[in-house]
Amino acid sequence: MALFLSTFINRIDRKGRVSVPAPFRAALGSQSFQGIVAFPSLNENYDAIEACGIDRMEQLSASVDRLNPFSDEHGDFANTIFGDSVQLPFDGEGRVILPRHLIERAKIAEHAAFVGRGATFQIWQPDALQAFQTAARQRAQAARATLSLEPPKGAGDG
Amino acid sequence: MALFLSTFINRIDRKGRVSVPAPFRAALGSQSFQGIVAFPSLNENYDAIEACGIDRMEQLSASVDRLNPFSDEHGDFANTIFGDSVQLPFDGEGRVILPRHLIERAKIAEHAAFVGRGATFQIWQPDALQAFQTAARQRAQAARATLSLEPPKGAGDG
DNA sequence: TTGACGCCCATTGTATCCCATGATATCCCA
DNA sequence: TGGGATATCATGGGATACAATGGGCGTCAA
Repeated sequence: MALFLSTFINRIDRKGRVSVPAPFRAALGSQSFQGIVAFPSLNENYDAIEACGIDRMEQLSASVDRLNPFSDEHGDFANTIFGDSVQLPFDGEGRVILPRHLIERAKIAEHAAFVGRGATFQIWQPDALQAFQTAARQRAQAARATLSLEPPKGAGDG
Repeated sequence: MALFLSTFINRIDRKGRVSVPAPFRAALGSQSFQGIVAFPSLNENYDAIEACGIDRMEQLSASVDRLNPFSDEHGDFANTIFGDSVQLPFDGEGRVILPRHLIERAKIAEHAAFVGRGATFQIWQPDALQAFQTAARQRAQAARATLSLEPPKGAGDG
């Protein structure tokens, strides 16, 4: 599974292209689809773009498929997750074109900030990201005492 | 298995032809039948057209077959799903002709919206789709906390 | 005969490919 | 360990291919 770490700020050129950070491309490895999948965040507190590789979407599809395919629950999730997502292929230089509706929703202009989140990553308007990170850090500090990390699994599984 | 992502709005010409989005055609790959299968949605809350590749119908057939072949349930599913579905072959440019009864049921006029739903996709009248997507997104957000999607399997599969 | 459908070709806008450049980071060797 | 050579990365722009769309025409069937 891919592991996305760190934050990168890249420029969007006038054709709408942005370089996906090289470490992120490396993390995606040689998946069936060479590119990323992007969709608006389900979190109502901010308007970032969520992104991951195609293999994650395939897992998600398999999971959703296990619900009754004709149920409302299935429908809502299928439409929201898959209908609002886009496949963005890499060009030869590892760039993608972010579609207009995602750009506008995230209020992105000249620069885009790529934030690693482990198995996925997000794309933000850089100032909005900084503000969010500051607030998130404060909340994390306040909650520090109450947090408990999951104990490590048996040493074998890697 | 095919993976249908994103939403595309295409025009219906006066011969009744619509382009199936190129990514969807790619997702269908080289199946035994070059085209799509369409049938009216079973959901009573809206009037979209459900669609998929022929292999999905074969899978569905196998699923339905596992029900008692002489039960009412089997009969109802078989009649509804398979009886009301149509095979729509691609023309040389990847277009299909949506039959009149499906068009009318979905209230489609000039434009048709193709929404990916993972293993399947739907065809909507664009405004109706937008309204539904907004509502579905709100329901999905509300259910987000309570929903337990299958967590991704370990690193082994990929 | 007439309408519908399949097959073919033309057009247009967009995005993809390909090459070039500068800056930074990495490597190699003394 | 320091400094120059080299590779990698982000970025920019022109040429090209492809997707969506529109229309013509022949064939088949009612």
